[in-house]
Amino acid sequence: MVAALEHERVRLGRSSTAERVADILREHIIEGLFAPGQRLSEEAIGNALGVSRNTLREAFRLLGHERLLDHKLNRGVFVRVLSAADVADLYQMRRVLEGAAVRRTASPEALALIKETVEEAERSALADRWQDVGTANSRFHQALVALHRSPRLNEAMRQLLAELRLVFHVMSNPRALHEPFVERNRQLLELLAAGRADEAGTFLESYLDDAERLLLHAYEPLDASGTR
Amino acid sequence: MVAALEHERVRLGRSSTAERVADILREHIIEGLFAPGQRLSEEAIGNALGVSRNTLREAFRLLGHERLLDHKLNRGVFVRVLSAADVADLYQMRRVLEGAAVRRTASPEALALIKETVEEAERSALADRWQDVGTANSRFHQALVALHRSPRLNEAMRQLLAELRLVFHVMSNPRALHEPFVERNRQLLELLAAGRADEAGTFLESYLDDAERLLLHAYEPLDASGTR
DNA sequence: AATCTAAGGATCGTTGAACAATTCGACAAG
DNA sequence: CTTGTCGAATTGTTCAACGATCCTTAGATT
Repeated sequence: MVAALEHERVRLGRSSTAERVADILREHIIEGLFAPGQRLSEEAIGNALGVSRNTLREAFRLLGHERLLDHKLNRGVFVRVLSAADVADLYQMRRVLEGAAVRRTASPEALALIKETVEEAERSALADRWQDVGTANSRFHQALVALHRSPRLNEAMRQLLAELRLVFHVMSNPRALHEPFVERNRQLLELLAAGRADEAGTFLESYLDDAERLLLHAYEPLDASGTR
Repeated sequence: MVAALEHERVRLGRSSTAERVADILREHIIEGLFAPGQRLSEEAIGNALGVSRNTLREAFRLLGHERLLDHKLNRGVFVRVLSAADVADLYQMRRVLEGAAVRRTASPEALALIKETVEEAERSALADRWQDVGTANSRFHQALVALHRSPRLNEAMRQLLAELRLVFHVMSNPRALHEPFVERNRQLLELLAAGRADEAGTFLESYLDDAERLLLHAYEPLDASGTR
C-alpha cells in the first residue's frame, strides 16, 4: 500500500529558491514580458525578486541551458535572439521529432488529448484570441510528440517550443502566424484517428514546410550580423 | 578569408571558471572515475580543484541539467544512477534521432567521417581495447546523427551518449557489450554508402533493438526501489 | 573633422565567511 | 523493536568585497 507513494517521491526533491526564480523568469520570457535582446541585470532583478546575486545567477544558468537566455562573459545575460538559422534548425528538429511521432499508433487517451488541443485552438480562433491559438497550437504539437511516450523526447519538445515562442513575440501579426494551421491541426487529427499513419506523416511534412516558410519570410532579425 | 574565423567565434565566449570545472567533472564522470551513485561533496571537490563553493555549485547545476548529476535538495549531488526505464527511454530516443538520420542522403564528407569511426572501432577491437571500441562506437552514432546537419540534434545526441556512458561503467564485461556491433557498424556504413536508405533504416532498427536488449539484460540496478 | 587612445564608471566573475535549514546517525526511552 | 530526541555534518542562501572586463566618453593626435 505504500507503493502508491512512489510516484509522489519526485515532489520531494523539488523546490529551491533558484529553481523557483527560474520558473518565474521562464514564464516572463515565454509570455513575452521580457523582449528578446533585452539585458537582464543581476542587480535589478535580484533586488526586484529579493534574492541574492548568487541565487539569481544559478537561475540564469538554468535558463541559459534551456537556450532562453544568452550568457555573455562579463557582459551579462540577455533574452535570446534567434537567428534565421536557429529557426531553420528548430524546424529541422521538429520534422524529426514530430515526423516519427505521427507514424506511431496512437492510444485512445493520447488521441483524446490531441483532440482537446485542436478544439481549444478552434474556440480561441472563433473568439479572435490569436495569442491563445498559439498556445493551443503548441500544446497540440507537444501532444503529438507525447505519442512517443518518452520523457526525454517530451522534454526536448517542451524546450523547443519554448524557444520558438521567442520568435513569435517579435512578430507583429500573430493571426497570420497561427490561423492557417487551426484547420490543418484538425485534418491531422483525423488522419491519426483513422490510423493512416503514413498519410499523417506526409501531411505533417508539408505542414511544417509551410510553417517554416511563413515564419522565416516574416522574420527578419534586423541586424544582419548573425548572433548578437 | 576572414570568413573562416567565424567558426572560431563561439570559442571567444567560452571560459568561465564554472564551465571549466564542469568540463573537468564531466570528463571524470564519462571516464567512469566517479562511480554512479557516488556523492560529490562540495567541500572536498571545491578544495581539490581550488574553487569556491559558489563556483562549484554553478558547475554542479550545469551537469545536473545534462542529467549526469542528480541534485537532491539538502542532500547534495550524486553521480546519476540510471534505472532500466531510463535506459529504455534513451534507446527510444535513439531510434527517433538515428532512425531519421540514416534515411537521409549522406554527403561524401559525412560518409568519410562515419567510415573513420568504423575503422577506429575495428582497430581497437583487434587490439583488445574494448573501452576504446565503446568510444569509437559512440562517435559512430554521433556521426550518424550528424547527417541531419542540425546543431540541436547533434547536441541532444551528445548528451544522450554521455548518459549512456553511465550505464556502461557499471557493467562488468565491456567486450560483450561492444564486440557484436563492430561488424554491424561496417554493414550499416556500406548500406549508407550505397544509398540504400530504407534498408539502412530497417537494419538500424534491429541493431538498436538488439543493443537495448543486450544492455537491459545485463543491467540490473541492484536496488529495486528505482531512484535512490 | 575623423580616428585613435586613455581614463572612468558600471557590471560581471569569483571568493570567503557567515548563518539558517535540513539531513542523518546515534543513543535513550518506551 | 519502535519511537523520540539530540548533535554533528552538510547543504541552501545571503552578503560584502575585490579584481577583471567591457562600454562610454572625453581628450589627444593626425
